[in-house]
Amino acid sequence: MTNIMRMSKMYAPTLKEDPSDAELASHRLLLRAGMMRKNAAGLYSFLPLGMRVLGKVEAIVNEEMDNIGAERILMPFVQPADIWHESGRWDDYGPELARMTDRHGVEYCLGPTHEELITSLVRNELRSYKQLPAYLYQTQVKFRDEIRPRFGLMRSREFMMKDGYSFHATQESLQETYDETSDAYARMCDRMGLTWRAVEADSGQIGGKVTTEFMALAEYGEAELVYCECGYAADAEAGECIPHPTEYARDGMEKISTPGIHTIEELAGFLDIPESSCMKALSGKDADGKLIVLFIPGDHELNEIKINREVLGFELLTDEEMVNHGLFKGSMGPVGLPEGTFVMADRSLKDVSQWAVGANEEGYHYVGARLGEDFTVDAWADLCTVKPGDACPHCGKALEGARGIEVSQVFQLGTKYSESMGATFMDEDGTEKPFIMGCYGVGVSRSMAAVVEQYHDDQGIIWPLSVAPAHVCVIPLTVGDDVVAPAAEKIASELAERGIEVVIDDRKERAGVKFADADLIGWPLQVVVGKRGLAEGKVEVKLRKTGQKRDFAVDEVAEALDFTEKADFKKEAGLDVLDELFA
RNA sequence: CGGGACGUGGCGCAGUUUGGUAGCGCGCCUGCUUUGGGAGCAGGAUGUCGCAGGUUCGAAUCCUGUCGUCCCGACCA
Repeated sequence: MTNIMRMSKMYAPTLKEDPSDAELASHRLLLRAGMMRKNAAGLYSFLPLGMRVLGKVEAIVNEEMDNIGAERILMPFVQPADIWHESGRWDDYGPELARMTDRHGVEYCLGPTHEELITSLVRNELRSYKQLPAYLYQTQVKFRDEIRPRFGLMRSREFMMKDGYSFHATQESLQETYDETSDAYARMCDRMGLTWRAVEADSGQIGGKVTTEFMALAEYGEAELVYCECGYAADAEAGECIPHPTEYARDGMEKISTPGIHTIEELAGFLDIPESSCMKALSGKDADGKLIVLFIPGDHELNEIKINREVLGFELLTDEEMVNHGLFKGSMGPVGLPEGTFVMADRSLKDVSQWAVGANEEGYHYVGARLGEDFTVDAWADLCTVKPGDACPHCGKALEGARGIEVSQVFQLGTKYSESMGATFMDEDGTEKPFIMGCYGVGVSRSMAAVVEQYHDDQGIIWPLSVAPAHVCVIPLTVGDDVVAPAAEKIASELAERGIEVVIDDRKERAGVKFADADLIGWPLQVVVGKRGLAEGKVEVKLRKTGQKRDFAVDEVAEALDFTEKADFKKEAGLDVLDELFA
């Protein structure tokens, strides 16, 4: 059991210089530390060190899944096209779904997710409510042909994902599993040491209504989120938006000349009023081509997801289409629109009785246009993308903004797949019903990148103990001698015997090289064994997290560093267990 | 898909404007010296300059095409 890793034997090619095509810390450092290599855009190999970390993350995920009663399986990466036709996603998923044809001309796709596969797997043999709920999961490679892969593991085309699927007879049962899984996901984040938020989200291409995303907070995260001190948090793309439009009150509607004014910014500057007092107009059409004009507060943006929820098949008009409808780009308003135009506005504007808007005439705007008198609105809806400063939907306080990395997500799918794919069971009352399903994903390789984003400094990575490729690196400053090398070996063995994961840097390298690599790779602890210290019976221990150093007696160092009794990696990331040693 | 940039030994780059047949740093190999924060000296190996055409006496350099990679954007009036 006393397995000691040896740097002299390890394939861990570190780089002294930053790779030219990496920008984010996680991307740069995982490459530099010899943990992974790029093979093509969005495709990476995991080298031994990276594989160890990935294995740690996966083990945490598997443990938490097993603990809530999910059972591990493995489904094929390549999936038959027919089941995707059944669900309708062969056409709906778009070019992200990589398709292929075998030698017989039969079509397949590379699995981007496995709702269809699991549903087809289970539908013939899960037949009775007595067998429910059922909960299966797997961890495997997924492929999504991203428009633009970037940031290393953060948005790669091939990636490691844990995907779980549950089948239920009742909504209550689904809710129970959904809640248990959410708790498990929270524990996973905690055990990896991540600072995270659970946020309200959109279900995107997976489908379903109820969904929560788990976001690791990160300055360079791809997702924007808003949160409140009351505990509310939401993905900015999906969160409820309550803007604060301000009124620019006039005595009545007045047409003013606004030469060359087209944008909200220009209009607000021209009138010397805030952007939130101007109404932004957007023209679009529904699936039948019917003209729809939208109004939103000038300081907000239209949310594509929300408008598509309100108006099926909504598309903004092209410049040409606008001209054909007699509309003026940059001067649109609710007064004097073409006959039959459907007018929709953000519900926050309901309380604004006078609007500053375009006059549907090049170079003119209206101020003080009166809602209900000068114009009417046909429908009100939540149309905007939420942003910091908007009101919290729970408590009304101003929302804070942050960026994050979506590491996992839980969905209540309902019967979307079971219905379209005919996956039913016999219920207690003797009738056939479609399964009520949930699905739950964890970005395993992305989580690894998220940890690096949160734990690094100028020198390299700083792994939390729970996911570190090894806990301690023993660094003999000389090798092949009679004093330092044996002493280092002995310490390494003593640590390993205590159940601590040890790597020994037994390469014939100079001290500086070993120190630099140890910092770069990010072992939580370094034990430096040199003849200078040994002469006094001491070795130096460095805590990577803080850079603190402390001398320990050679005979006592293994016992002193033994955190195995203190740290419980079933619950925590082991971030603080060693602090007292260096206090 | 639109815009921008870049492809030169294993890695990071210069050379391209003004064509003359390739250079620097790191790494690698050999030897000696060194050895507590990326060593020094000496010697050495490694490149059809992404690929394919073209112009020219002559192309890394100019032209055309093509492939790859990175960055920004993709309907925010």
